[in-house]
Amino acid sequence: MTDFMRIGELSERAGVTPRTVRYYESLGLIPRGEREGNGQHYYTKETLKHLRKIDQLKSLGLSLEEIRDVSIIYFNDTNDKNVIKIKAKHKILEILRQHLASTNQKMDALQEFRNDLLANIEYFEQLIMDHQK
Amino acid sequence: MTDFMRIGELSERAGVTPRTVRYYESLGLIPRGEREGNGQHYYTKETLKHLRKIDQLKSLGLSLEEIRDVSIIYFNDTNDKNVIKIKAKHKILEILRQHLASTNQKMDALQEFRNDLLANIEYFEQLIMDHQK
DNA sequence: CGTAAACATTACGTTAACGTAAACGTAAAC
DNA sequence: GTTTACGTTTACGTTAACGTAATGTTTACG
Repeated sequence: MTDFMRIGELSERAGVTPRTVRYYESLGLIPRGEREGNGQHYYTKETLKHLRKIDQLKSLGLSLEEIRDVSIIYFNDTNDKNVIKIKAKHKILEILRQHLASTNQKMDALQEFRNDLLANIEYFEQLIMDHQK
Repeated sequence: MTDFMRIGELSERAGVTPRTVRYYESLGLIPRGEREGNGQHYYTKETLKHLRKIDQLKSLGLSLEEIRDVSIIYFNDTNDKNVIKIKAKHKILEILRQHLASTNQKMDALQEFRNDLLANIEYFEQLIMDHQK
């Protein structure tokens, strides 16, 4: 198991371009791949997971900035969390709660949208059936 | 009940700017407000509903183009639908099914995200409690 | 009836999230 | 051991979804 990969493999397996990987690095969304003396950067499967999670959250309509808000959930381990100061913890909690609220709203809206889709799919299926006989 | 309003009232009640209304008109996302001889446009409550629905779908991560895809659900009445040709009906059905599939995926992802949020909110609440005693 | 507030139209500006090209070093394959 | 593919850095380009400013017209108000 070759646990290290270069940016080409990483980006391909994540379904993004190298440019996107570098862009996310520049935003601090993912850790910078370590270099080995030469100029090249090497990444692990962890980074791959991060990229996939980012893609998922993006599909939910979160901006990269919002993803950075909640990235503490996915991209910091427990050790790091203990280092966070008490004031920051309150701030984080507040942000998480805000995201929870908007997530709840989105779930409701999505449910409604899904019902609308289902109803209309049925409706158009019927229209086509009627046309065929 | 003054059923007609101008762009100022419409946009304010929809929580958008006049610019946004005109932009959506230019994309064919909402019907152009009718004019009364003079230059001004008048809108109905229907258009207000459309704007609110668009806003909701946008919050779900749909682009304006995707919203136009599914706008037949909200913005065409049954009469109009009967005018659509059979070939177009198949096309619409295909698009609706694609949106259903991605909506299902989003629901799952959203559910997962919500759980992550909840777990972390609990976790940070605990951290703060520990700190207080 | 004059004047301020609202509307219309046109056009250039802005931001997020990358794309793309250039110019150069590195690695892989033959 | 040299082509050929891959990586790095820098910088300008692009698209969606509007913002904003300018200029002229229309409406509302005292």
